[in-house]
Amino acid sequence: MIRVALVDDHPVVRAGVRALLEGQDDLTVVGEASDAHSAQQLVAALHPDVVLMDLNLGPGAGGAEVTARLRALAEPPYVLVLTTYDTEADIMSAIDAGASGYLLKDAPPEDLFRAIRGTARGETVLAPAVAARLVRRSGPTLTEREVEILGLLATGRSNRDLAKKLYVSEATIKSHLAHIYSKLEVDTRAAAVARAIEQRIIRPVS
Amino acid sequence: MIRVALVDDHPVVRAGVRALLEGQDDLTVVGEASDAHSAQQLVAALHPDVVLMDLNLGPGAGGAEVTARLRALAEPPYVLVLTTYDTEADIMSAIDAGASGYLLKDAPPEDLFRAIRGTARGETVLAPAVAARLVRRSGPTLTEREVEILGLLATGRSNRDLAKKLYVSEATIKSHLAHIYSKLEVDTRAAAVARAIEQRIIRPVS
DNA sequence: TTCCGAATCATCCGTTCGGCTATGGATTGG
DNA sequence: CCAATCCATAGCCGAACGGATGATTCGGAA
Repeated sequence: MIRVALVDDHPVVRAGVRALLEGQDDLTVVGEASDAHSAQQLVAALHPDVVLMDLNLGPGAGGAEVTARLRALAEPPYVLVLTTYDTEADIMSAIDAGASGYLLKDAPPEDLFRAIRGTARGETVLAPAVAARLVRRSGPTLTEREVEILGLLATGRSNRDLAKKLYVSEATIKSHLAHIYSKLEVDTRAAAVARAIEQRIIRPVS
Repeated sequence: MIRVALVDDHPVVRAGVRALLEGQDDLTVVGEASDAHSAQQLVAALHPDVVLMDLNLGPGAGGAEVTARLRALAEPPYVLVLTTYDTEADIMSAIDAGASGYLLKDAPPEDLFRAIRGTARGETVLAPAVAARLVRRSGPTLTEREVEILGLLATGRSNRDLAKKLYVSEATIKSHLAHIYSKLEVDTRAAAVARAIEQRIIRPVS
């Protein structure tokens, strides 16, 4: 019997996963949490085999940090990320925080079951859409600094503002922008922002 | 007994709502649909009292159109929109497509139950967050054209491109932009895009 | 150790943008 | 019918932007 814990701030989703898992006789939900803090208590108390983790836990700590902390426990559970909309950075940070898999919430139930069982066996499971995104990222890879600048770009700041904010000269900003443009194959800041959002490099909402 | 139909493309959400409603003895789920087409067949066949409608039905027809078509039936069901992320335009179009209410998916189950019961009685139910957004929209109201231009702005096009695309002169574009800037209280196109996305005037993903 | 990428800074130059001000036609609603 | 609103257009001007090019420093990989 695979013991599963749910961490998600949407009651509807929790109820849905629970209902779906109840139909599988080798899977059982041993507990639910809706925020970062109670998630840790839950796991420490119940030692589930697999934690289904949403990355958007509303305000407060993100799912990636929680994942890292859970994986740092004495008997760490496998963590399977189950989410909807996330940036590339989110995915990567979740994975190298120790997540064993990444599923999208619109996945059919069978995929979910398969993923949980695979995760419980220690396998790494990625949703096809996610895997594809990680693979096709073969081409342009933005540096950390460039992503940072993109994020600020999306707030509509001018080059001068960016320079002040990052304590560098305007020339440096323009240099970074030129690199960003060439990597994203655009030639204006607005287009860069749009591309970055579309490709999940940055998130739209602050 | 209030007969409810679910329209949502996420199996997890459907299962969740179904599980939650099963705990209420005056509510019953009579059917589910995951796309626009089957939603109409479902409603025509089962005549539910209330339809819980997601607005993001993946590719294809949006929930607003489906709502309009359901409301145009002989014995139209009440439609309660249950969704997560939507633009102002989405909300408005859903409402004047005949939706009786608008709930966010992270609402606690009790709110969901209350909303369904109220809707079944013909009441109009708005999530506090939604209502607030509609109310505080007292200040700047963008015209249709302005929203259209904002949408194109978010694709990173230049004024000249916009002019060509809309078959107007560049002067006209600049005029619209000036109006947009003043209404959104920004002074660059990138900032306008960011604001528009943040305020749910346009959606980030194409 | 050599080489490369990232980050920083710089200058020049043409293009675009944004602010300002103003006008006219069309539609809608008191 | 007249006011209001939306849409469209125009010119001017300074500021900001984007392209091209090149240089330096620093750290890690080969």
